[in-house]
Amino acid sequence: MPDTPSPIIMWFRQDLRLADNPALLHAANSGKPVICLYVHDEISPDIRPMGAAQEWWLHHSLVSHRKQLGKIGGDLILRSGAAGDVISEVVDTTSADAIVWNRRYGEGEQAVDSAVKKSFAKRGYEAKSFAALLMHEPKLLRTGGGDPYKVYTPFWKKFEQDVFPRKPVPAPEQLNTFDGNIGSDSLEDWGFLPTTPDWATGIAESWTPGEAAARKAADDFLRDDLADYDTIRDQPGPDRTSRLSPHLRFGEISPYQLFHDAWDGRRNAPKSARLTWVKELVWREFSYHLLQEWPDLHKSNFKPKFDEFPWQEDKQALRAWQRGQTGYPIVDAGMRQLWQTGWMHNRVRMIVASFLIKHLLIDWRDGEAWFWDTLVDGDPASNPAQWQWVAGSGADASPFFRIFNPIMQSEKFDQHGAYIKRYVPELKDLPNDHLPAPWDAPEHVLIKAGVVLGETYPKPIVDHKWARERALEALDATKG
DNA sequence: TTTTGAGTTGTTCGA
DNA sequence: GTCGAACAACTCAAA
Repeated sequence: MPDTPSPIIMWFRQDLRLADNPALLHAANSGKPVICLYVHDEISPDIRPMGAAQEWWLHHSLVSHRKQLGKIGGDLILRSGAAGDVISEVVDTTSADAIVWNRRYGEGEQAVDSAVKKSFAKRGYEAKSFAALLMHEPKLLRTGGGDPYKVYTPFWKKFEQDVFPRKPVPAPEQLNTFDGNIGSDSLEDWGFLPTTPDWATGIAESWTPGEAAARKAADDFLRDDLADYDTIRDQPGPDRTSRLSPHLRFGEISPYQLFHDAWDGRRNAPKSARLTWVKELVWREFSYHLLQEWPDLHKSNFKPKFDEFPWQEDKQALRAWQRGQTGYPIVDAGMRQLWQTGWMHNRVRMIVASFLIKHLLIDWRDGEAWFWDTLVDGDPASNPAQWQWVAGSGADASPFFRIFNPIMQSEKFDQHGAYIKRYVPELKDLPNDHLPAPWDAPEHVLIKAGVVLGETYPKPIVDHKWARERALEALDATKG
């Protein structure tokens, strides 16, 4: 009687896809029965619990992923607990003697992974990891002096020079699934979906999680929007950004796929547009590079001088910002888009972040935490890196005197008011030229538009000029 | 070691 | 309306 080979565990994490999944391909080609496993681990130390919007996405992404796996004969086992313990238990009950995964780069996550690797090595089992989340391996790109980069441009130059993203690998055609009995948690029991109130209806209308939807979103973007990406991506009204961030966040599509699809696959698009797009992908790499070197990126100022910054405790103002009730239409539109759809256009992210930090003097960590909880694309690296960039406390940060003027930004990037009208409907009858600053509109114009400031729409919670001067003064604390 | 040039996304002011 | 300079000084990365 021939021996049945021991199974191999394919441990899914931020790579919920079949295509360009080198760990999965390795498992599929190993000749062993494959156990596809996802572990929900918020117990191991230094792992940041996901925000609510991310949980919503993850729920649907897992449903979709299980379905995709089913098409090639696979299944998806769900478990929760400390990942190290869960895996040893699966090993004990199935006699698995190998495990594969695609690498991840958080502090706690890496500690878990290396512990698993060690315990496998101790038993003489195979534990193999692959690069798939990032196009570069953090800690490899270093300055001439051997230090990690703190400035994007030299990082980019080094990346361009040293990194040649491999071609995507194909999806396995068939999985030889382990047919022993392994218990799986019920996804519903993980409680990732809101019940009362169900705040996710707007999110569900805006997004389709899963690999197939990610592929379609990428194809649509590359076909329709890449060619003038470098000029039009800044306008939140037409919103012709890629909108791929949540798909990338959960690994429903890989940066390798996106890089090659754009760079080789869309040669007809102008080089400048393709380059801008690739540079955005490399910003993501840069953020992970920072996270790897400074694991408490979301907790500590990258520039320690900002520890002296006189942040204001202002619960009421924070709440007005979160709810989209600041009285600055472009800010409120952004915050409401976030709340309703789980996502915000990047230009507007900068405007609302600058407003919270510089107009309200509220700690960037409060803004980062709100984004983390409400964004479907909340990314452990990009989110804190960008918040610190706006605050001026971060790597390669915006200079302190760069304070966004929400009125001017609105005029410049939402010229026809399409974005504001979409998310701040109580102003929809105002003439376009009064949308950026309704408080400056003549009384009869407001009346005609049915706007009563302080009643149908808030008066501005701070005066721009005054707030700007206050911020510049406060920033003196970070000097010297 | 020292020097040099540069640094994602802006705003304001005065000519 | 449009243009250029000033905004302040610092840190980074490479020569």
